[in-house]
Amino acid sequence: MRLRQEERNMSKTAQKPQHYDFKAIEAKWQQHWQKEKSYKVSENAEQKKYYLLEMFPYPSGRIHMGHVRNYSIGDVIARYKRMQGYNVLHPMGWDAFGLPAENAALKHGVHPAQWTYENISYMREQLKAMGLSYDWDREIATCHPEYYRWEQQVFLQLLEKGLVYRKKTTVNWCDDCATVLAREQVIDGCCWRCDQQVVPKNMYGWFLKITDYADELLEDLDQLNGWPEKVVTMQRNWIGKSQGLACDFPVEGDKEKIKIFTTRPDTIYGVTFMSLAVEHPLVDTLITGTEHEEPVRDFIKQTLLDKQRMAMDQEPEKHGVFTGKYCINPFNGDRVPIYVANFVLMEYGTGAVMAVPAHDQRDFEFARKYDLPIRPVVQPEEKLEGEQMDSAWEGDGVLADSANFNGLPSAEAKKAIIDHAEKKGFGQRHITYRLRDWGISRQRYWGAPIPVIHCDTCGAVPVPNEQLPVLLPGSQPPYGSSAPLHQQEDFYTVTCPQCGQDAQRETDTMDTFMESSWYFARYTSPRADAPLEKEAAQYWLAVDQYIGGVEHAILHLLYARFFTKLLRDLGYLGVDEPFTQLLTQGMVIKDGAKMSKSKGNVVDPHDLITQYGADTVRLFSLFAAPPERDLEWNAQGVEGSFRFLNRVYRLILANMDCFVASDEKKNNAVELGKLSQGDRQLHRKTHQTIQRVTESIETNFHFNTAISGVMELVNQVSAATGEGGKQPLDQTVLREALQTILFLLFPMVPHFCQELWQVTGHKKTLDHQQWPEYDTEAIKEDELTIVVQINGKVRSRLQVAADTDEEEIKQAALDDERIINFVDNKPVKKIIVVKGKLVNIVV
RNA sequence: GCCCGGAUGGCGGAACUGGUAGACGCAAGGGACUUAAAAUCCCUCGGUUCUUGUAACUGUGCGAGUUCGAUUCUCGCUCCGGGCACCA
Repeated sequence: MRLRQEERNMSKTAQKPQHYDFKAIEAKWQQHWQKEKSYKVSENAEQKKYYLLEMFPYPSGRIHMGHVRNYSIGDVIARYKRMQGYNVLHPMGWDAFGLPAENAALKHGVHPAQWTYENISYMREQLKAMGLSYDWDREIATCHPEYYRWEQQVFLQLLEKGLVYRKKTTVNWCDDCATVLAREQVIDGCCWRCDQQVVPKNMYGWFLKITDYADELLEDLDQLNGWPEKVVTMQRNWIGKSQGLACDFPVEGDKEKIKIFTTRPDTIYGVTFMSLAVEHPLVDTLITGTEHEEPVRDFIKQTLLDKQRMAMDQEPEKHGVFTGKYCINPFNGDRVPIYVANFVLMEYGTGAVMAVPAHDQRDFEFARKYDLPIRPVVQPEEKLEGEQMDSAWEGDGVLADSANFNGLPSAEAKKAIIDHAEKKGFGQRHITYRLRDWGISRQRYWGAPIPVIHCDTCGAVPVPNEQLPVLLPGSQPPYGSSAPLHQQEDFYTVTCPQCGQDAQRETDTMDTFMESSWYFARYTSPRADAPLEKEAAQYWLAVDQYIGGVEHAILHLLYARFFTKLLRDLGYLGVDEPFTQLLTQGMVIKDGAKMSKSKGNVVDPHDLITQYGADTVRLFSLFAAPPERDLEWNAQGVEGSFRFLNRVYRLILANMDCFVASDEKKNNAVELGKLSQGDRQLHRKTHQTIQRVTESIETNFHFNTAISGVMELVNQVSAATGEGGKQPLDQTVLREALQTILFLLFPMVPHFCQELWQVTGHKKTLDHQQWPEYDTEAIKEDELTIVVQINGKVRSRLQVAADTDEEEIKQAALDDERIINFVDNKPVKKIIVVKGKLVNIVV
């Protein structure tokens, strides 16, 4: 392989170039686009807008294949929509806060800012080298004070509205990153970033009340028809709404009550014990000073240890211990023994579960283990007997042994039982979510400072607006400037804005997901002297098409939806949902595995662009697979795409005459009736290709089939103009075909097509051309192939004129020599004729 | 365990609403051009069988079913990928 390349390079210098000069062409047009600011846009009420956005990158140093794919897909859509006359907003920027910058600072002694901005400059050039049609005037970097100061302002507004609060809780702590993680950032018990095991830790932190929006976030999922079902489902499950009964079980001989939540109030007469989480606050008072104290404490200690040690993917065996106390089932007055159990979660519901072993599998296992009664109260068709059951019945049924509720079906019983509890005052209708409030405090340096000052007398005081932004220290990199903020005395030593006494600045920074939660809105007015300019936001939002990896299905996309609603309620924007249409693209893989340094299978886009040019790389990444699927990188396939472009290049140059010979204005003034057979065929293929490409893009962005369509057209033009010596083609038809090829390919390989467009004598750029439309008359075939089947098997094919009627086709099929042979005088039972397609003869 | 996807030639992938399976590309083989190579162009290319044909049979993960006809619809499996997971 290597040898072959060297050989080619040698011969290249010796003889005339064997490929088009992509280097010169791409540089030329990139400069042109930059100089002309070809893709700069502004609000224009006259024109329909289209906001296209790809997820912005983290400036890690260089772009990778995932970026190439993501941005190639986006650019095709942007350019396509532009040709259709839309005012297209297509911005780019940098998700620039984050841990790698801090690590680099420690390792190389550069300030994170310097490291980040250098990476940005380099990667910006790489993106430009791909010929992506961004409005670079709108570029933003989230680490820039002009970005994060507005985030700080929004934070303070949310604080004022009571949507931000501080609390001490058990947080997920990653030792390696030395920071707190949100629940969503913990994957299988490990840090999403470094894979280190997460440990619980008690500390203060700032939280955003996303749970206040849980219902809306859930309900508005129904609006998201343009999102993959999969992502919607993932979000729905993540929010995890359940409805049921919240109910108090008084502790026997005590004034304490145990609060429980259940989605199955219909089973409440089947309660035979109560399970508490080991962390439940009541446990202490229940056991202190009793004979059960010691065993229970031992159990709790052991369970907490196990929890930490246990691999998260394994379900530990159910254990528990009796507390010696009883509570009372308020419905029937039963004495219910209280246990502490290892499978009850403090984080969900109330940390206490009414146990109904007959109708809950976990309770069932627990009951069998500790010999507790099993009392079925919801009877399916086949009657259950407690002693004989070998698993819980979790389905619906009819109530039994449930006092006044006997005979009611589950669904009705649920309502009736809740009503009863509400009337009697020991319980009420209740909704619980799996979703937790979003902890946004990070103990990091390279993030947006949380704009709060802690004062001994005034408490947590917001930084006054006129003092924003709270800047990160060390815009020049002095020694040690990359240390977290709590190690930087001159940063945190301040006076209280309210009372003027000595106070301390908050040293936590915000989770970087904060920045990516609203950047799409900031793009609409990136230099505004406010978080957003309302008119601009009004005009451009929502994002019409958003493109990115499915790995952000929960984290980023949920937070962005949440922020949209926050900004709406603060009066900045007028939409409920940020992204109308979502495309989640697959990964780029090599040899069946994700590209990674450790696997040594990384392909660097930079090398490829140097070797083949950006257009080839773009073309291949669009051609090799439909966008939503994983893309297997194949070096030989890239070669194939390169060959194709060269073929088109030669084809156009070889047929330059038709551009001169035919009048541009008369372009499509082709009279179908007057065309020769060959001209008619090419004309038809041209229009069929327009239809195919347009529909591929419109329905599902399947550029792979769009490209193969154009390839077919190229093949047909080659065959018609080649040395095969076909009759000379009508110059207008030929010109139309070649022009169509350039139009259809332009969004995918823009430099290439633009160059040829100019070479063939056009002054206006392709950016300003209309996307072609197909002529419904021209695409009609005048001859069709009809398949003739006998008992569903293809036995012959007929060529017939398109307007042949069914009777004639049927007769022709029966008269066909091969068919006569096959039918062999057997009685014909039935003949099915499908118009324009086939005849099936059943014998 | 539960919920989503997916499985088609040597490979990436096509196939509208149930109607010609394998478009397009890659790889492979053969040929033309060339002193030679590169580049380019042409031909062949799912499998099996033979009587080498406009041939027969077979073939879309496996097994049933519906239908004149199933890659496509239904049911039951297998494998692969992704998500969630003691959620009361």
